[in-house]
Amino acid sequence: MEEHRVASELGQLALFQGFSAREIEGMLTRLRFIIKGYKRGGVVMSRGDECPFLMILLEGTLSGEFVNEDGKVVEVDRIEAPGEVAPGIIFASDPRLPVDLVTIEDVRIMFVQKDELLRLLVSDHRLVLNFLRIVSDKLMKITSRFYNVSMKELEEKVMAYLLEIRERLGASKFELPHTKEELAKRFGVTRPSVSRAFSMLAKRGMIEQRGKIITVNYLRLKS
Amino acid sequence: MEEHRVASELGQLALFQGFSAREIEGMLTRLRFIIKGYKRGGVVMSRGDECPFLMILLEGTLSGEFVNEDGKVVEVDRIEAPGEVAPGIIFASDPRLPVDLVTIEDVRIMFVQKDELLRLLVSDHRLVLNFLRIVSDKLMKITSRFYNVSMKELEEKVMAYLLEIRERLGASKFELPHTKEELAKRFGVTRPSVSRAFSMLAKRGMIEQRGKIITVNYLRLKS
DNA sequence: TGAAATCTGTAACATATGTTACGGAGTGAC
DNA sequence: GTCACTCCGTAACATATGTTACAGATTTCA
Repeated sequence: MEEHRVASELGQLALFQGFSAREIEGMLTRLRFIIKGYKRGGVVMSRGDECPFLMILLEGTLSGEFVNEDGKVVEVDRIEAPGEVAPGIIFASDPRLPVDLVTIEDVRIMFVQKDELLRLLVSDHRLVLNFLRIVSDKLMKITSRFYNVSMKELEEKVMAYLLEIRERLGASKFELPHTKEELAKRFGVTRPSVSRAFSMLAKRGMIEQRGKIITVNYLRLKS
Repeated sequence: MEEHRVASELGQLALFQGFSAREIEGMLTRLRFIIKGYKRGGVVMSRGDECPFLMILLEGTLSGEFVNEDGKVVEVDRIEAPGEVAPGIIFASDPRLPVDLVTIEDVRIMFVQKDELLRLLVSDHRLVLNFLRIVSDKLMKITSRFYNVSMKELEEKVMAYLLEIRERLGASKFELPHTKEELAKRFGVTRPSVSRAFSMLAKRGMIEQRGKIITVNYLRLKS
């Protein structure tokens, strides 16, 4: 049963937080949706596209990116399955995608039309509040990205990034989980600039580089 | 009657779109809130402050700003009365203000605690949907600001700004509604850089400056 | 009107990042 | 092994913006 498999993938979804597997399966049975797959390295939708539906990422990783005519790229958001994609668009007054949606890995995406979603949401107050929280959290996350991209110097961004990894792994020595090219995208700068930033940090003794292996010496950022 | 006066100020509020003045007044009678005033040029709340309430701007103008230790400033959002302030925070998982809230003019702000707001929202489905739309629109607006701040060169920002004014006023010759200092904030650059950008645009014939009077010659931006 | 406060244009210089180019290192396919 | 491909470090130079400073213009208000 397709619903059954999808239901098990959706247990972790923020939208269904507080619901039992049985409840989720029941809701999915009554919900109309379609599922599409996309290969890695492609564009699912582009900035400006109408988006009168909710997308739920079932599998894989998506990136929401700004791209301009000069080829400059800034990664605004990264979504890993399972997760709601662009939840803030469907109920906006002008529901157009504000970013390009790019596949980082092969993905499967579930599409739910707005009226279907609405029918689902009003059927249970908890769903509306969950959805409200999802949109709110997305707003907070984007605002935080905005701060990091626009208020920090490149070396600060790199350092903050490295400290976050150290925090998550609980180790000061680790392998870089992204290539420098990916980092350039994330920070909205060019690849040589990222290299330079790493070199400068190393020269000042705040980190050590040996290939992809990084050792973080610095203790804490001022902010 | 205080409710009466407040109700008339709130008729234009997006939260109450679709409601009659009588309905709004009825809801306010049952709603607990307080109202505070702040003088122009001060800080209402700072980035990081807990914010377990909704603020409704009754009068005046607020600016939501990023400010860092070096004194760099970027205006993220500007709210004019009547309007909801920071609607995306109250239902977020970590409800802290992501910006400094600065008064541009004297303001009056209405504070509604989260549980009160919740009580109000669940009393009428239209209110929840309105609120969902408000948060979604805010997300779209902030994302758009993000794009403008991070993806455009300064001269493009200035030109886009001037074209928007021309569009709104329907006239190619107009008085600048902001000082260059305000524009510097909005664009996240320094004041001399804004001056320079205007000079460059003038030198290239795209605009003419005579004091605060600007004439826009350029027809359209590439994007 | 005059004085104070604010805003503005500009210049000289400093700095951060972009651009381009190149050779080398790693990695997987065959 | 070697070929193709991707990733990386680095250098020389270009460009955009920041910094500081100052004098002139404009606005506000007494």
